Formats: sequence, C-alpha cells, structure tokens
Amino acid sequence: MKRPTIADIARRAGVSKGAVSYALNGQPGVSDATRERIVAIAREIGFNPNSAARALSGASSRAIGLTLCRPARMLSVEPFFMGLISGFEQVLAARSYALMLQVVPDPETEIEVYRRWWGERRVDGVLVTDLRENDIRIPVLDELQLPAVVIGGPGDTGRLTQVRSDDAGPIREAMAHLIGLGHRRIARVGGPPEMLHTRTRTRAFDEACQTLGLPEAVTVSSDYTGEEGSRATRDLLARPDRPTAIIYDNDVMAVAGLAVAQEIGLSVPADLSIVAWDDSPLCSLVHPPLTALTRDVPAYGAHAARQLLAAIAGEPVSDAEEQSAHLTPRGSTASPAARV
Amino acid sequence: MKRPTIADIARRAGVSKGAVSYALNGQPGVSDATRERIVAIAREIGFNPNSAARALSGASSRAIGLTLCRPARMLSVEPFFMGLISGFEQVLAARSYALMLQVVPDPETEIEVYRRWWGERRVDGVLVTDLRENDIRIPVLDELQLPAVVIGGPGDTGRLTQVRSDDAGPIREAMAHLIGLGHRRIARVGGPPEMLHTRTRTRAFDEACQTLGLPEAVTVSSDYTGEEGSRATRDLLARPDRPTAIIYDNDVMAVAGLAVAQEIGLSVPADLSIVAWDDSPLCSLVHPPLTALTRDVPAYGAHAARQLLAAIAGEPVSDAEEQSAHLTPRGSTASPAARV
DNA sequence: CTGAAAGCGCTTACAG
DNA sequence: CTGAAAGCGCTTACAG
Repeated sequence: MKRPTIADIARRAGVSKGAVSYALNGQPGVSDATRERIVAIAREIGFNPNSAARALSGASSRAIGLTLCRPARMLSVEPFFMGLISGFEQVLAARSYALMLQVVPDPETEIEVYRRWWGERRVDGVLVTDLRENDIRIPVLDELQLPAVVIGGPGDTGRLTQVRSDDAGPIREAMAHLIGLGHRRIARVGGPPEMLHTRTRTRAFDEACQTLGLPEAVTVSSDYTGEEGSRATRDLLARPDRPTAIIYDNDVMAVAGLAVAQEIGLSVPADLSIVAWDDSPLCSLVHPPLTALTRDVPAYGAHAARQLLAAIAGEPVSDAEEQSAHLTPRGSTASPAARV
Repeated sequence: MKRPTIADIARRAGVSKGAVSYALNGQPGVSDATRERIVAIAREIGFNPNSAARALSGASSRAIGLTLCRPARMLSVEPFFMGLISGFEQVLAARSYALMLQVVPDPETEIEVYRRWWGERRVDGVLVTDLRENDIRIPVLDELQLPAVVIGGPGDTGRLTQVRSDDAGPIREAMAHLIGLGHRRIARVGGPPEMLHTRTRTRAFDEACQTLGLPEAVTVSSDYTGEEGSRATRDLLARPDRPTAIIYDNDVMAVAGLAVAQEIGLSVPADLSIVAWDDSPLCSLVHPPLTALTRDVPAYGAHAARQLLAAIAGEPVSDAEEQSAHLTPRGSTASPAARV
C-alpha cells in the first residue's frame, strides 16, 4: 500500500503542495473553500503527514522523551511510573505527540541518551524524574538547550521548569495521624538517600519527631524494592525498642513490611501500624488495606506534560506546585496495643 | 548549541558528504584510511545522524511501536508489561532502536494508532500483545504491511510472526501439584475471556479436571484487576462447595484473593491454597509468599523484539515458541485441612 | 576509490 | 489568495 503524500492531495485538489500544507496546518494563505476541499480529500484518503519530512523541514519531531532509570526488577512492580505514563499520555495523545521511552541503568547512561536524542532530533523535549542533589543531568540539558520539565523538587534545576510536589506536608500529616492514635515510637523506611525528595521527607520526619518530642527519629534507607523493604522492616522490628508504627516511602515496601509483620506473628494494626506513601491499587489489594498518602499520579504526569508542551511551544512557563498528597486512613493504622 | 551534520564532518575531513555517509554506515566506497579519519572526527564532535533526515531518505525510522491497551488503573499495577518492556529495551537499546509507546483504551483506537504510525512512517514495526479470537488488528496490520510480531498465541495471525507461549502445559502442572497435595475442589479465576490465551488456559483447565475426574471445572472470569479478583474470590468462597484451591490468571488477582481469604478468616494455605500465574516480585512480597507459575518475562520480550528486528531487516522469520512457565512452589499451597 | 547530484516529503519565505 | 522554489540532512544510484 502506497502512503499518500501532500503531492497526491495537491494533484487531486488542483492546487500546489504549499497550499495543501497551509490548509492542513491551519495557516493563513488559502481560502476557506480551498481549505475545506483539501481537508476533505486528506481525510478521505487517510492522509498522515510523514513525520520525518515534517521534522526535517524545521518543524518539531512531535515526540517527547522519557527515560526510566531503574533496574528491571524494580521497575516491574513500581506502580508509580505507569501512573505517570498514563498521565503523560492523556495530554500527549490528545495533541498527537508521541512518547519515546528508554530504560537506562544509571544517570550517566541517561545523559548519553539525552545527547543522542538531541543529536538525532528525536524528541522536542524530555520529562525528567528522580531529581538528585547536584544532579549531573541538569547542566547537560541546560547546555543542549533541550526543553525539559523536572518532575519533583524543589531543587536546583537551573533554567529548567519543575513541577514540584510537597514532600514535607504529607509526612507531617501522617505523623499527626499516628500521634493522634497514641503512637510514640514511629520509624520510617525511606527511599534512596541520593534522591532529593527522600532528603526532604527525611528532614520533615526528623523535624516532626523533634517538634512532637518523640524519642528519636529513626529512618532506615532502602531502595523502593520489596526485598529491601522487608530487610528494613526486619531490622526495625528486631530492635529492643521496636516501633509501633512505620511510615514507608512507597507502596511496594509497605506491602513487604506488612508481610514481614505477619510472618513474625505481629498483628497489623494492633501490634504495628503501617502508612504507605503513594497510594496505588496495591494498597487496597492486601489485608488489612493500607493507610496511605494519596495523590493523583496521572494528574501529576499530565500537568508535567502540559508544562513541557508549553515550553516547547516557546510559551513562558514557570515552576508549578502539584497538589499535596493527603492521608487516606484504612485498616493498617490503629492505636497501639498496650505493651509491657 | 548547533548540531553537527555530515556536511561539517565532510568539510573537516576534506571529502564529500557521500563519503561521510558511506564511512559512517559501514558501506563500501571509501578507503579504510578515509573511513577511520571520518569516524574519528564524527566521534570527536559527537555526531549523531538526524533521525528525520535518515528516515526521509528511505532508510528506516529506527523506532518500533508498542501500544498498551489497558485502562490506567489496570496498567499501573500489572507488572507484566513493565517486564516485557524491559526485555524489549535490552534488544532495542543495543541496536539503538527507539521504543514508541502509546496507551489506548480499546482495539479500535489501537488500529487507528497503527494507521497513523504507518502513515507518518513513525515506526518500522510494532509489537502486538493480547491476541484475541478473530482479532481485528491482524487484517489491518496485514493490509498496511507493517512488520509486526505477535506476542502470544498460538492463534490466527495471518502472515504475522508470533512468539508463542505455552498456556496449557503450566495449567496442567499447577493442577498436578494441587492434586498431588490432595485437593479435589479446584477453581480458577481467569483473565478476560475475549483474549486467546485465556481461552487456551480455560480449555486446558477443563480438560485437566475431566481427565483427573474432578467434580466440575469452575472458572470465574475476571479482568486482571485486584477489584475483580476480590469479587471473583468472594464469589467462589461463598459457594456451598467452596474450593480448597484457586488458580489465578495473574499475580495481581492472586494477591487480592489472598487478602479476601485472610479477611474472611480463612488461613492460607491450610484452608485455601493459591497459585498465581506469572510470578513477579509481587508474589514474594506477601505473606505467605505465593506459589506461582514462573516465566522469564523480560526474556520473552527480548525474543519478540529480536524477531521483529529480523523481520524489519527482511530476514525470514518463523513462529517461535517461548519456554514454558514452570511451577515455583511457595507457602501458599499445601494439603487441604480436614473438613467436616 | 571518490565526487556531484538527485530525491525523500514536508514547511516556509518569496513572488505574483 | 495562490504558485513555484528553496531547503531541511541524510542516502544512494550514477559518473568519473
């Protein structure tokens, strides 16, 4: 099957290729009657502009890039990215932008991918996740002048726009919830310490503990995987002063924590209360369902995608703050049982 | 920053643009000395060929397409796709092929996306999942002559290559395992009935029940989500002759089933044994860990991607069969407790 | 072995 | 309002 081109349309409409281009792109330069005729023909023969030709003649590639910097085993269970991707797609598909995906093992490779995409003119811009302190990706994107939106922060992103999420408030809300139930020994299983949002959360947690006069703020670092979530939970529960409540930095680790508690014979929530950050269907899937910090991840992704498209279009975009996560109480939190 | 082109390289090397193209693409037509000089310059200035120009001049777009036909809430928790994507990427990244992703709500939209990608020359081929009976996507891909590999089957895929997985054998293996433990009332929570692999599994399940002389083969249809997995489990456990073992068509529903059992006070595995098809980290995350039908999903994806690239290159490709899933016994299966 | 040139299918100034 | 033409950056026959 031969793909139709604007030349075919021009021939059938009896106009020049330029006129077809103007008509199809909503540019001035053709009469309404001609435009309608051209559009009708294009629709009739199922015309789609060759994206390569379009990109080559100075227009955009109409594609945006996303790298996923996680090992496969981590990626497969983490619902967060799929939620984000759904959100991107809502916005991109509506404007017929394509999404290019690449899985990378580390930030260095991620940078190489950005350089290649830029050199190949593959994408008009990129969406960046997992901001780190002194993030090496920022200066590179800046140098390439590749439009980019950072999902996360606040942090130092140079001239790049960021769509921030509040990482401190929800921690305080979770703490207030647990304190209100009577907990005093509250621990936390955190995400990778090199990520900026992990640091923000840790700081908020430490401050909340201090403000509330709690004994000490114990955060065990982890990496978002179930294995590490289990290990961290075992570690915490083996301590002489074991916590009566644990806050987890993602849902996967929280589910793993629940399993560890059940395994060693602790009842949730009577012996241990559990709060998960990022509510996904996973949290409602287990028994008891997990109290979680809920946010609309697809909406977050959609927001970031809109910002990026605006930046690509050359519109002025400023940093934005996404709506805070809020606590959704479920069966995994309750007053601590009396202890000897 | 200005992107370097072959003209820049040609100027610096003192040769024509054609020579640069031949040198960089490993074509004959330049001397070894010239080639080396050109390659060195390209590397030095960080040259990447403009993908649009390349695609426009007859070469391929060096991108392949994947549609994800699931509502967002389903997508986010299903580890299968991320596993598949990891596998694709292993192969694609090594040959610097890009992966284009689009989330679609239904097969009709999926077809539209294929037509658009084809018209735009966006992709050199596509990877197709979730084969159905009389699948409407097959004739369209055939008509467009868009290279495609179907992941799944066996089924009618016309001239399209398929990478099959064995959907019957593992069901029989799971049944044998449960029968060996002493179960007689075994039920199944199946995937969407319109999908071909669901039908194959249902048939295998029915036959196994008959062969083994089990009372009846009860399959409750579901849609891979936790909600539906819960509902199906509640339904099964409320029956007068409630099953002592349930086989689930995916891991998410199995986890949900475990939670339902715990919620209504049944002990797993004493009162109810659970087997999950598709072993993901999720299965080892819960307590007790789930006995599962394990297969290497990333390897499956990598295999399909290799087949597709071969097909795109015009090499003869034939249908292939992926290695069968095998049973990994864990804590969720045991002999049924004595019942009154 | 190398160079000059056509062409892929669009977009976009530039004339009429 | 419309047409003819240049140009984007490659690839690839076609001459030398």
